[in-house]
Amino acid sequence: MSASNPTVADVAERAGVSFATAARALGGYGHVSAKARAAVDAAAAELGYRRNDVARALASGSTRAVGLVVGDVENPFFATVSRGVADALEPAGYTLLLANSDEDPAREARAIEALRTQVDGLLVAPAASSGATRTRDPGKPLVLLDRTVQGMTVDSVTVENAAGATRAVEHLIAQGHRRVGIVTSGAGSSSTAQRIRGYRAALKAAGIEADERWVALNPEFTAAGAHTAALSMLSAGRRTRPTAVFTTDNFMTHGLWLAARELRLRVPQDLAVAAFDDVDWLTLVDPPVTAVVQPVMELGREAGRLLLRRLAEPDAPVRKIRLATDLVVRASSGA
Amino acid sequence: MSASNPTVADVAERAGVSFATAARALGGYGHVSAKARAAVDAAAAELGYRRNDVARALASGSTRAVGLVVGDVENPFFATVSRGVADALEPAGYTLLLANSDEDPAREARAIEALRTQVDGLLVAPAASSGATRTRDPGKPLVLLDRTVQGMTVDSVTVENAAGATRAVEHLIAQGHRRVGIVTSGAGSSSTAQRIRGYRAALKAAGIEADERWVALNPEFTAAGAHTAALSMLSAGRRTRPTAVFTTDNFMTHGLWLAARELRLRVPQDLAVAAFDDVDWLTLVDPPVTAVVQPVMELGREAGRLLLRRLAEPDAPVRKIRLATDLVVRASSGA
DNA sequence: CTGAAAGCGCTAACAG
DNA sequence: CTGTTAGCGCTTTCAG
Repeated sequence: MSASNPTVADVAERAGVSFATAARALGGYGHVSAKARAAVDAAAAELGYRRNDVARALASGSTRAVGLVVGDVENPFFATVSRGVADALEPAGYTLLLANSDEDPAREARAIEALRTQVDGLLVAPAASSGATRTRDPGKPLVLLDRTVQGMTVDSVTVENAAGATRAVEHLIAQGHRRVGIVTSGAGSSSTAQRIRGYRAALKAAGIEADERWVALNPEFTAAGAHTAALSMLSAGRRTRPTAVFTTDNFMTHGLWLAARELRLRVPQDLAVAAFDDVDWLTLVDPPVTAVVQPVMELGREAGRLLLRRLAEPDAPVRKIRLATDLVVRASSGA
Repeated sequence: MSASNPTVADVAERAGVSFATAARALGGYGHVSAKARAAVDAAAAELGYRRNDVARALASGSTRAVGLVVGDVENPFFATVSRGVADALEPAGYTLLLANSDEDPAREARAIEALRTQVDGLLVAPAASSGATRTRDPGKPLVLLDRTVQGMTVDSVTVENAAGATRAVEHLIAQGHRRVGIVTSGAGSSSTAQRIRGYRAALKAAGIEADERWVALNPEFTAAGAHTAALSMLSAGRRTRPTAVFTTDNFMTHGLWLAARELRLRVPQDLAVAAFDDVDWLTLVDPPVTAVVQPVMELGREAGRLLLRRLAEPDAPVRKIRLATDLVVRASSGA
């Protein structure tokens, strides 16, 4: 840390060229003769010049950074999504700013507010799909990720939640189950709401009347909450409790697994299981768990690409991409 | 989007005060009379003024953001660390910029270079502990996280890797095992190197001569690589292959688990297992896995706090915090 | 307590 | 191809 960092002016002086020429060579824009460029490069190297991105952002109006607001990076789903987003953005020279909303609309709003001027665009997985606190327009290009918001017509990338859920539940029904339960978080997010809808649709299509005692609802996205809710649902009498269960995300699956073990229910004999969202451990446990797999990495990449395109063409028509899911049948569902 | 965002000048005009007064009220610094403040606040609200953080950063020399460079956010360890860092920084008004190095020193260098001017300080989990490509000084406050770098005297937060590893291996030996193997990634990172050292120390203390056939080394931090390496190590004859294995991180544990199942080795009867780094699924599999648990969230929080302190007192003495680990014995080790 | 004015380091016209 | 010169929107002296 000798004197503070050299600036374009310092480099220009040392290279014996004008400020503008040095700026152009350093910034990589406009025309510069090979000779001048060489002189500038040499001077920059000697001085250890490193561009100040903050100044560049202020002058150019572009920060070359994008913000990502997720519910919780600790959720393996969002961890993989972030990775996908980073993969799409990095080659284009963008930096990723990350924030957690903790699935709380108020925190989400604060995160967006804090990021908005520091980025060229935002990617957000909205915590709530409707209501007074729903995601506000940050006044910059915005891409909704994994979930949508009622009444917002913006670019989005989601998966076929309802169809995936329906398929999983149909599969359970096809194994002979009638009392098919569900372990789910609150329906605040659009994706969870759709998965619940898909579950109900499958029951209805099979002529099964839904029973509220088959739904284990826990307000949060936590395994602990799911554990408790599942425990109470499965503690009902042998004759009434579900013989098969569908879970709406990996935390719910975790909680259910804990509950089933605690109650000494054998899977799939006493309880068949099918989960939404495939995570590593589903193939590590015994028996391995049947799951609706989502193209998670691709979801992140696609969202990143969508934002990149929007940044390039602000007036392009709104695109809503929906990715297909797949059902991977494993032993837990008894097939 | 009507006209572009209102600036301090717009607010000042509307409020009928000078530019400087409006700037002070809006920026929250200097003295402003209650009356002037009220006028400014009202004008700001009417106009929908939102501060431009980029301009503020350029003028003030502080971005109120910090960068975090991790090996891979998809690693649950780093996901939790990020969460801890965010928890420590957010209350102080800092934003988190995240980058993955993919455990590659060259990418790490690029990430640091890309972030350096956009942040007030950096937190990095260095990919390499030594060598030509080792972490360079970004010229800003830097805190090393989880791992250290030879010859760099900077703030750092790590865990007791060697001691934790030794304790796990001693535990395995105490169950009567002599041929204790290890599944590990390359020793590029200081933490892995220390865990390997801890393993060797335990063998030595027990008077066991280390055998290279007991080490399954895979270059990368991936479960797939660990799987292959573990498979080959465990495929040796009954008489020579390890009867117990220690894994150096959660990806290694994952790979080993896959290999053991594939070879139909019963745990702990045919193979006792003790892992470094406790992750969710270790208690979901059968049998649950004995593990060295690290205070991961605390590691992130502590690192965040350390950076905050350094930012406040640039000349404070260098602090190296080392957090204790704990061994949680479960069924996989046969105790 | 308030006002005027000088930058922060860079990009981007605009002339030459 | 090169140089000059305004700003970007804010913080921060320095006077008043």
